[in-house]
Amino acid sequence: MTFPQTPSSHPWFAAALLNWYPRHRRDLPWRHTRDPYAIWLSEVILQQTRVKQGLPYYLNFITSYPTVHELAAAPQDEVLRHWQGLGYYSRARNMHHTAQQVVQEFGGTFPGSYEGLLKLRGVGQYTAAAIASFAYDEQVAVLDGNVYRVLARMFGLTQDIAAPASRKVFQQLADTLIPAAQPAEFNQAIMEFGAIQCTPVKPDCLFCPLQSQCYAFQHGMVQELPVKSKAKAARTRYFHYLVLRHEDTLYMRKRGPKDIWEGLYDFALHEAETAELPAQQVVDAVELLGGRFAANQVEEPVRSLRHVLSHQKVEARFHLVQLAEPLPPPALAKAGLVAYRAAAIEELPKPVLITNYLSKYLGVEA
DNA sequence: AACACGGGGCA
DNA sequence: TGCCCAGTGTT
Repeated sequence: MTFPQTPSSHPWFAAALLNWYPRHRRDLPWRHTRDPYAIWLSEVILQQTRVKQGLPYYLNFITSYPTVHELAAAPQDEVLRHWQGLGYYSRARNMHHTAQQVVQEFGGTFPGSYEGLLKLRGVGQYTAAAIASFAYDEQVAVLDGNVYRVLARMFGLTQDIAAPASRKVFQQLADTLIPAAQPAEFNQAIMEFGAIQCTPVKPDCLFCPLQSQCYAFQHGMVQELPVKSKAKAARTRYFHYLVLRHEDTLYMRKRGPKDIWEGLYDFALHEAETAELPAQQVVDAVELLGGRFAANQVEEPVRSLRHVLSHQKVEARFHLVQLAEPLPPPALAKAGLVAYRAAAIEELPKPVLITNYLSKYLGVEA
């Protein structure tokens, strides 16, 4: 295989993109502002997230928290609740932390440069470059999945984009391509080009203005580029939820660190090696919590839901138990459980798995 | 360098 | 149903 030489500069590339962009760009709300807060908000939401999915979340956040001050002052549960369903919840926790830092340390003003932005929690190289260019016109090239794909195809780069070591090759190329005159427009353009024209699957090469310059198209390698190693297979986990109900209340628990869904609420959980759990174990667990059954047994049928994440498959069973009386407070405290009425449960931030169970089987919405 | 961390779009 | 997407922080 032949490799193209690493270019020192390709002025035609920026020129072509900057010609394409204004005629194809989507009208998105964060493209009407230079406010670093709004841009930061949109970029954090858009990390690992498609515009169509992130847009309603952005509108909700910017309305609920018009400035960094409102976001900083909000309770964490409320922020996570707004984030519910968007996934990668560390983004929301880090965003909240950063809002408080910006208010407390910088008086509500975001750092004014790429290097300063990079120090914020949840702001890495991509997001710092995006904010610095969009808000401050700093000449720093963004490198996101779209940029990787566009550059790999256009310039025939065969490095594995999943390998961290490949980053510098792409970054160096992007750095040579970004024009001093319009860095923000260029960054927007190359990402939008990747999202609309040079898409991951079935790129629109037929009507591509860069077709004649594209290494992949000219060499019949569009399907092969970018090169990307496969992620390892997801493991399966078996969750046995103890859904303890007393009249109108359910007992729920805020999830802790070092696992999925940190900061979100679910039920008392026993993780097992198998999908099945002997009914007696459920009874034992209830009695260990000092619970007294109202009905004589776990409600049948035991409901099951499957939930797929990037690196895990969760097979969850929900063992619903009606209690004759509230659980004793000491046992509650020890198990980290808190009683919530249905109306309060709706307001808690919850994983989609739990939301699905509540709405499907207990008639609790949201 | 490898891994963990969600959820939705699409064929 | 199975494949695709790909920033940041932690280990």
